[in-house]
Amino acid sequence: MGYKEDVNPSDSPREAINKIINAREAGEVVVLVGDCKVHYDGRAWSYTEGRHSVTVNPSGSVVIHHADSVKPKNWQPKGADTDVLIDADEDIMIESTRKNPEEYLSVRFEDLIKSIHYEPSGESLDLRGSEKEIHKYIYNNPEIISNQFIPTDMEKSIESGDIDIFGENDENTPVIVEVKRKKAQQEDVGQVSRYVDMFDEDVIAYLVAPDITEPARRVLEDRYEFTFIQVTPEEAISE
Amino acid sequence: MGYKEDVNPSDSPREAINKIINAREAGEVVVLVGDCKVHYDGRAWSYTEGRHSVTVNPSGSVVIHHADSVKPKNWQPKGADTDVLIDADEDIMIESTRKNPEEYLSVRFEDLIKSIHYEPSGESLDLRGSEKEIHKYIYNNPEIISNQFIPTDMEKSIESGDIDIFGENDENTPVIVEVKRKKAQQEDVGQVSRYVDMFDEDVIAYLVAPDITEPARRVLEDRYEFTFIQVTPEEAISE
DNA sequence: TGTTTAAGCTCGATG
DNA sequence: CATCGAGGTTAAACA
Repeated sequence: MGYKEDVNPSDSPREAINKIINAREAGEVVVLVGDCKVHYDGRAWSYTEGRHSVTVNPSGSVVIHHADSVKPKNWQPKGADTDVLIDADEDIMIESTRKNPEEYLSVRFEDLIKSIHYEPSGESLDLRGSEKEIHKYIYNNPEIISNQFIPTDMEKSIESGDIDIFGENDENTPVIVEVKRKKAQQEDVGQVSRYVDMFDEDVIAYLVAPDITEPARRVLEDRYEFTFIQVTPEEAISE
Repeated sequence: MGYKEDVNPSDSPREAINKIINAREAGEVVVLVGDCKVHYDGRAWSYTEGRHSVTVNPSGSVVIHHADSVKPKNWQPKGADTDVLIDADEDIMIESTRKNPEEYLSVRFEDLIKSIHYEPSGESLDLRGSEKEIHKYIYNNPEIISNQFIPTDMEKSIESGDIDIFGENDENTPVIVEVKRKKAQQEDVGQVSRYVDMFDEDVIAYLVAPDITEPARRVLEDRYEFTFIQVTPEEAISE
């Protein structure tokens, strides 16, 4: 097939680096598997030894995975300046730097077991169940909040952030509604309280979520006297 | 070498699935590359088509990457119930479910180009620059905050969270210090204000970080009258 | 097991 | 560019 030849365990380091460079020059993604030492220095610092899979993309991004973890152990985003090379000891190495923030990543393979090289390609994606869909649902069905609630703004911008849904009640008191698509936490109550603090007059505040944690509920009711309203994403999408 | 044979583009679907099952039974990590359709349903929902690399770990975790992105497009964490199989149309498929939350992931390969199979192994890791190291640094060097500051507690637990460093000044006024290892944002100012709200008496509050965003600084100084103090992780680690 | 919080969060939208 | 908020956040620490 049209793919550059992969590295196999019987390859010499020189053979391996030639195959990898060929693939990189052809614009292919290179996945290297083997035992390596990984250095990272930048916003934090780390050193790791062990068997990893290392993906080097044409854009310069690098992703290093160890078994089991969904998040990469180390990485470099696209736009990084990334080279695959062979050092004086004939070890395959990856060196990658980025700026803003300035960060450095290097991988030295003591034992490069195998590689895959392949052409990347585009994709099509569809994702549903976003928070914005819930906003629309509440805006169009304000009685979920209160029969007196008259919504006027979505994503209303104030100094300390965006109020998800803003409006007033039948006595012209401002009403703030903050929406979460998952269980509300203390942090979310804090966010509402920051919005409330921005007003000099009295406001009524609602926190809308599928559920609320017990400590969050306590702070919300006892300290701030906001109201929690249960709305699940499923209800909102079914509209 | 001792690794189960990889899939190559000339393999029939039957040959491919046999190689993959052999590797899985031997406890190896399987990395599949090809054109596939990915369905996900759970806390959210997504559908994706295109060329991806799909890693299936012995623990059941699955990680699906598309070129350039550091974050996986889809995934399943360890402990998921994951099978690699061949369907009636002789397409290689991955099916994976997890509970709590209940989530479903499937991958159907229209064109499985290649695979790598390899034995995972342990690793050793060292990471520095954590927030806790900065806490210790400030606790042991309180003059960074103020010459009047006398720290008494680290991670002092109050109703709405943990105060990073707590103490008092020379007039017995309580002092709260919140530490961030990166640029402080409005959210962080809000966190400090929540802590301050928990006290009935007057308190002095400090936000310690390497830097602060402009909106956060404005809210912090104008609205709350807290004090920002610049401390970088580098200073703290150098101790 | 559930909750809380940090993270090199990443990523996309927006001014 | 920086900032901000969402995320299937993930993952680890702790109750």
